[in-house]
Amino acid sequence: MPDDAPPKAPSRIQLRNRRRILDAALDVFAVHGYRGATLDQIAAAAGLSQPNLLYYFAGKEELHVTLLDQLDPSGDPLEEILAYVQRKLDMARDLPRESRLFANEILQGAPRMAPHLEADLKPLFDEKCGIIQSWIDAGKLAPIDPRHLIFANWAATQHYADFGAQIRVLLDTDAPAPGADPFLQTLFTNLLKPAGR
Amino acid sequence: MPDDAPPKAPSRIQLRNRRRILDAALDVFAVHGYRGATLDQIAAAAGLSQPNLLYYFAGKEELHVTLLDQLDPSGDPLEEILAYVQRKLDMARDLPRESRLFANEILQGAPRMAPHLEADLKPLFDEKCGIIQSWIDAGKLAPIDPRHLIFANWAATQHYADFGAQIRVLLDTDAPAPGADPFLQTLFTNLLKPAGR
DNA sequence: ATTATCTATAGATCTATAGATAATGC
DNA sequence: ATTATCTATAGATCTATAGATAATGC
Repeated sequence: MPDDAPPKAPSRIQLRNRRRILDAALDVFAVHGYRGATLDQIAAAAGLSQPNLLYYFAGKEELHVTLLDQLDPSGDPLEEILAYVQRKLDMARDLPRESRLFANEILQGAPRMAPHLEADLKPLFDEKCGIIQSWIDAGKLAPIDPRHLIFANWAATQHYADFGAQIRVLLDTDAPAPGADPFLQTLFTNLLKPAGR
Repeated sequence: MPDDAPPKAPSRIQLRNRRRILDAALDVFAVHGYRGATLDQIAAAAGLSQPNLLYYFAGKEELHVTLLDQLDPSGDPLEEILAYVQRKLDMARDLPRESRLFANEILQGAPRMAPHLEADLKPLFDEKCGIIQSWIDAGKLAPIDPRHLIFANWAATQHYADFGAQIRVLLDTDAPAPGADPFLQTLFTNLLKPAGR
């Protein structure tokens, strides 16, 4: 049994093109998801023809798997991976599909909703910021950036909806992720205490 | 100028089928995104043939727009909409594409990563929970569920990466979302204080 | 009569392969 | 010689339309 085919080292071009392709694929998959991404898009972004791309990777599936494998949770920079998750709360628990639809839209850069956001959400956001700031000025609240407080609140709400799949694995349950209400109450209650006491 | 075509009330079948179709579309778009979803999938989920679906909606685009319009941020249950967002931090700020790729995978129910999560991430998660619990037992930390503390941390990290598009609109800036480090430091510092003081 | 559904299919797009041609490295 | 790229295209899938047929509501 000869150990035929000593695994030749990849050429410089191999290395460069594979890297370029993976980089382009990351761009495209990240925006459009697996099924929405096309090999043409990826090849163009990598500066190659589509058949030439397939000279380096056997197919779309292999490209995607290669990228996901690089996100190995047991990999070296642990925090790099542990940082990949989110939430759900009241409404998010009851409307997970709406939450995901929205998340998908935002992941794509909000191509259709940006005007909507600007026109409708922005004023509400600014108003809320003002209210929170007035609480801070009155000493009722620790002095933190109101904008990021709101983002943190939203994030907490969204997380459990969008990342239900991951949370169910981590909590060892088939049931929908339990509401995190008690936790979040504690979280924001603590946060609301002025720094002094 | 006769006001021709008095807008006849939609039939019972119209109402039922349009509702079914939108419900099915919500399912499919939420999982696969706009480009990844197919009219066949949606029609099948709605219990109709694909051409019949197109009898009720002019095309894929119209279906999607109809759903997004229902997410009107100026709509009635304000919280229902305000709850639709998330975050970014250190690594997420520097690796937004990886973050989105992961988010897309999780949004689809982690079809390829679930085993990975179970085998690699779960043990780390359990270990971290144990450490946090020991802090609580030692009175160094407010008594909150360690699992949800970790989720909140992850959510904070992820949010700014995945929802950059929305955050940029709300913060009125073209630059990438500014790191929320100062805010999150305050957040978790406050959280770490035992309830007593 | 009007509304709803079906069959059939055109045309576009997408993945993947075959086979020829060009570039590179001994 | 080996490696890399190109042209051409088969076959699958997907959106959308045309036109016939069936079901429904006066």
